[in-house]
Amino acid sequence: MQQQAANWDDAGAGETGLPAHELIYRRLREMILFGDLTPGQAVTIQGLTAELGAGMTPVREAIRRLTSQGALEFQGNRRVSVPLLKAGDIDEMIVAREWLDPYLIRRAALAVSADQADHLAEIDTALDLAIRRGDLRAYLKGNYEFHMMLYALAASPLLAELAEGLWLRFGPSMRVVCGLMGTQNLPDNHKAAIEALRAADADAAAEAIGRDVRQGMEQLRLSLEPPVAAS
Amino acid sequence: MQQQAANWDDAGAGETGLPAHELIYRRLREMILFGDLTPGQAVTIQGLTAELGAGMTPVREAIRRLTSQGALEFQGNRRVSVPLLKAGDIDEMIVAREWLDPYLIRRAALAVSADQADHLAEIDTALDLAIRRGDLRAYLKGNYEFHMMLYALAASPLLAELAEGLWLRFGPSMRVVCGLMGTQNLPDNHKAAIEALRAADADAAAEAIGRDVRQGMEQLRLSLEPPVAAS
DNA sequence: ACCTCCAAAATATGATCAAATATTGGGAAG
DNA sequence: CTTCCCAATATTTGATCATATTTTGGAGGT
Repeated sequence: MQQQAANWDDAGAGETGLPAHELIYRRLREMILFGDLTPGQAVTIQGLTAELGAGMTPVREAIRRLTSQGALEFQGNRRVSVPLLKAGDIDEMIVAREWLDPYLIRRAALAVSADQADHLAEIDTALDLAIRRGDLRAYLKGNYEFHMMLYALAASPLLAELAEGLWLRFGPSMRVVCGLMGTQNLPDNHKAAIEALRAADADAAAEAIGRDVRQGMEQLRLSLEPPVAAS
Repeated sequence: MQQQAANWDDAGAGETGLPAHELIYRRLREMILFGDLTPGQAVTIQGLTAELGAGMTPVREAIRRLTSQGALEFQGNRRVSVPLLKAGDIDEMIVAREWLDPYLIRRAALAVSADQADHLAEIDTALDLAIRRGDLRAYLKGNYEFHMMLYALAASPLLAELAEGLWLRFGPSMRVVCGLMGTQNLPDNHKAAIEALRAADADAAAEAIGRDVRQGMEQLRLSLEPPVAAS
């Protein structure tokens, strides 16, 4: 897990002005969203301080934030780990996303500008490219970006936040699934969604995004179901 | 899997075994839920360490958790405060709760036992008493407890968590509203909900809780709308 | 009204203590 | 003589604190 390139302390190159705990948080968040951490993996404070080259207080705070969002799990005895999803968890996520995502895109459909639709299309093109390249991480990032932009367009910060929070929960598993299934036969409902947005057709947009959610989540569930088979 | 029975040895009277940051978190959470903190109020780390007699690290972690849940707000420059709700925020909460609460009580209606319904009725009775006494805090706690039990009965931990999270956001404002309006004319849809649960009538239960949500939230919104009036 | 300086508050570190897990060594049973 | 289990110990990891450093917001002077 050693990747840790730059020590950002010197030289004033990447000075962001953001506090360390915020940076650590964002970094950890990405690691979770895009599958650098695998489901079930233990997350230790001291391990992260070493790996990320930070003090323990910022790491600690980042971990607290993520646990309170369900991205990490308090494993009883003071240990923290990446949650292992059960079928029931996926079911609940499906219910939540099947309601939230269409609701949000309906609102987006009423407000979206041509420029914004173009930007969505750009993201989606990059996403297709990532699929063709077989670049899993780029695919995950692109897909995330696409949906986050949809959420943002809805101008419903609270509901968007709820929807975003769900991605943190299935991020690690999603990586595993796509790793197994490959990125080949990912149907694209994105194009249909973009067209619907361009036409300001809320129903069609909701329909397209509903399919997208259902297919993605269903794929997730199937990959977790088969704990049968062997004795 | 060593469950390691306790020698929780010596030294302590009210030892709970929970880490300080957890205790602080719960305490702060209650302060927010039941209106000990008012909307807009600044929350300082050092203020809390003094007030709660704790070190800063645990306080810090508790604050991070609460901000990531929307119970506190990161006021730009390192300051944290209790959020001031705007009308739009309330609108979103209404949308969210009008979907979540009925969904959850429908599930509860399928699973609730007679004993559990009795317990709900007990909570509701205590709640009525608090209203008659004009005990605002007891009312808020009772109402919270009632709804949390409904959420728990639904056996949908994830969705219940989302619903619970919303209470943290409107807790402080709710206190203000009830302080203004008084606790007198609070219609009770709770009794209707309990009866519907007893009859395993999901539709009626959803209807009752929908009314409850709508009335409560609407009251909230009305109290925040009137920033007009004066010229 | 603007600028300087100061106090208060937040950030971040490392040390220290406590708890939990991993390890290993001895003894009893086969 | 080997194997397995238990207990004592070692090591890893988490929790908390005291402290140093940096930033912010405002007071007071020009």
